[in-house]
Amino acid sequence: MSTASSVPTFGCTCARLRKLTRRLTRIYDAHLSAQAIKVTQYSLLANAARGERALSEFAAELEMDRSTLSRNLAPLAAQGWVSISIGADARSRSISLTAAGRRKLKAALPSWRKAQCEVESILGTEGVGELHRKIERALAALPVPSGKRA
Amino acid sequence: MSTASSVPTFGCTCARLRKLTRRLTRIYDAHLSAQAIKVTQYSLLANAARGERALSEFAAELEMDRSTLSRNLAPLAAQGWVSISIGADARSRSISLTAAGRRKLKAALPSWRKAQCEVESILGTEGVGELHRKIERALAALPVPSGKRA
DNA sequence: AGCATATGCGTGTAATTACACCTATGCGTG
DNA sequence: CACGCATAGGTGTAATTACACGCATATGCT
Repeated sequence: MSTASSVPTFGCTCARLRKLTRRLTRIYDAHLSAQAIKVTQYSLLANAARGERALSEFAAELEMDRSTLSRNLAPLAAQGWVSISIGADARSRSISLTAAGRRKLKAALPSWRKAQCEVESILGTEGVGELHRKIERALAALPVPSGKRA
Repeated sequence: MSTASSVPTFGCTCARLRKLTRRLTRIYDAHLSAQAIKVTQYSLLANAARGERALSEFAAELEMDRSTLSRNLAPLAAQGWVSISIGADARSRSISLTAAGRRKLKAALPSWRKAQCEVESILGTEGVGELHRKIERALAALPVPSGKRA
């Protein structure tokens, strides 16, 4: 039935998740340190590679605060990997991956691959698959940050 | 068979996990904002309530860098919720929850409970249970930060 | 006792994260 | 066209996170 009672059945889901995130992030970052970038940055590059978009759209897809994304993109822009230009609407910023960014992404792929494979080998392909399914299911059910802040 | 191949079967597990963490954290933080604290701080208080310990032990349990924990405890100490005293070994810091900290933890419990119940009601008790199992399994299998940095 | 090493923390630095608030720009209506 | 509101970002502030390095203390060996 999985009826929601007024008393929690489990410990803090958020705390457990954060702990796992810390561990995973350390693994990926360790591998990516060979390329002097972090998983978060690798993800940003990989996402930027999906096409030029306004900052807001980009942030919405990642479900990240615009200011967060703006700040996280800054070091990547400083390295010349992404370009932040003024869009048609003079208020908006258009984010795109530069040629150097594409090269960097390509160069970092093997390191990311190693990290991902390490995780898959430790947890097993099955284990990772189930974890992904749980994550996707949760993402599909949980309320999105609503896009707009009232 | 779940054999680990040299090519990843899935997308970036870390990125997906981080996204879910962002969403969950927002939900908990929204509820806990009534108490002017964040989930991370609530977790710290709850963990501190388990007994007085040296900073290192505390950090090891949370698998958090000592410097991270040190900095995260600072605002809690500033509020008088935790005490950071010098241990038997003059180099070590002994962390303990103060009486005010216990009161704060008690006062914040209902807010945390609401957040946890909201998550359980959205994902279903079953769903959260399965998610927890996957998380615990992953935590059990993945390498711990080794405690010591060589 | 004295010195080398090991251990426990703090600081510097930097990125990740988000909220509240401000600025600039765009748009619609009178 | 001008006023008012809505929208896109940026800034201030603050917490979370971790690594490298440095300082102080403890410990072990001679």
